[in-house]
Amino acid sequence: MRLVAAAEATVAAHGLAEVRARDLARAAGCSVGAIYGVFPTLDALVMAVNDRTLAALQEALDGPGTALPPAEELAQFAAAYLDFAATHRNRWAALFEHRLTPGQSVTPDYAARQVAMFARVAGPIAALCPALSADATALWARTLFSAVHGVVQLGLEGRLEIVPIALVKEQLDALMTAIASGLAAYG
Amino acid sequence: MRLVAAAEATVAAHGLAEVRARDLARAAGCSVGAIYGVFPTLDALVMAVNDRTLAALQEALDGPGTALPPAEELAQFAAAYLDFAATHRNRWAALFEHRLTPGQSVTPDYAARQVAMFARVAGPIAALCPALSADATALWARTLFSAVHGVVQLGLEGRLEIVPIALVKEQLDALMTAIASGLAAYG
DNA sequence: GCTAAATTTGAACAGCGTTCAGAATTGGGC
DNA sequence: GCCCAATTCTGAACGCTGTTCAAATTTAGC
Repeated sequence: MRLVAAAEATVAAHGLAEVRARDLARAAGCSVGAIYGVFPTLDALVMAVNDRTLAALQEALDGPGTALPPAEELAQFAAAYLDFAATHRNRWAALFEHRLTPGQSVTPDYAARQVAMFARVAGPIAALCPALSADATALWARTLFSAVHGVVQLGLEGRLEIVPIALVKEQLDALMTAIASGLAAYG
Repeated sequence: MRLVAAAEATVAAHGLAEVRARDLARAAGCSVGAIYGVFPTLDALVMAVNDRTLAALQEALDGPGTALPPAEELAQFAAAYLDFAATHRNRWAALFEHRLTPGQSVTPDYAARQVAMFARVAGPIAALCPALSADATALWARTLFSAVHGVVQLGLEGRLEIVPIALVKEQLDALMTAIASGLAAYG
């Protein structure tokens, strides 16, 4: 799909806000109207781009293998998330900048990948705290993922000063260590 | 400033995306051009709205007094943040939906309030872990704030299923407990 | 080779933020 | 009270956006 590739390239190079129908048509070598023969709306095209980004993110997070102490696995996970966000900043940012219209929801692919990413951190959590029920473990997985996301987001987008990436990594390591310690103490 | 009030009302009622120059002018009883005699751009008006929202958020977070065990104070802080975000969802969301143009930065007021909010959580952190240096405490404050923000954001905006607010509160309580426990263990 | 169906086109439309020549208002000197 | 300069306000107009759709073009079947 040349359109998705062109949109992805624009997002990567200049951010989501620079994606324009006429520019996309020119880059993909078709007319503006042709876009709407493939996607019902530009938002749908952006969602396709975001699907690909989420797939790449999932792959990047699956990379650091298991066979590590659970606490270190969590730290690796957080580091991998930070690294992906920093390396593909515009594409990563597009995942959250893009507000979907109130009517419709996210693609099934997107939802499945998000669930899989939550599950990715459930393993180490269960290892750290076997006393947790499956539901509680899943909830913790979501919590940990969200916390990591929050630290990376506020760290990278830095509404006031820019936080150096190395410092964000330190924050994440400290956070993962503290959570792992707290979880281990709990059960 | 009737314009800011009108914009704030629109944000609160329908979200940031529904803020329009012509509608604002009608609501404020002036012409569209008059807006640009007060603000250089609509973005600047939105920033004024966000300044007010951040002030309200700061006030809401300062509410729960001290004189609590540090771990509970952190939990209260997180609960207050969640409550504010849930109660003033659109205004709170506008704080993060609004991307400032690459050229300019945030208002001094905004920056000062954000720093003050970080400092707000530094107290309990220092109490939990006196071994930390001032810099490390400040960094932890930012980390904790960011983590809470992440949990609230992914919990409330719920790109897939909607997480009940009570569940988000549970997540935050567990997270604050774990972090407090981990911090206390550290020093 | 012809025709009907499917596809592609890009000018046109509605709505957006922003501008700016002109209308309206203000204010001070007499 | 009157006049003119200075200021303020106005809203039609501009350039941009996503989206549409009648017409042109291409495809496919016989």
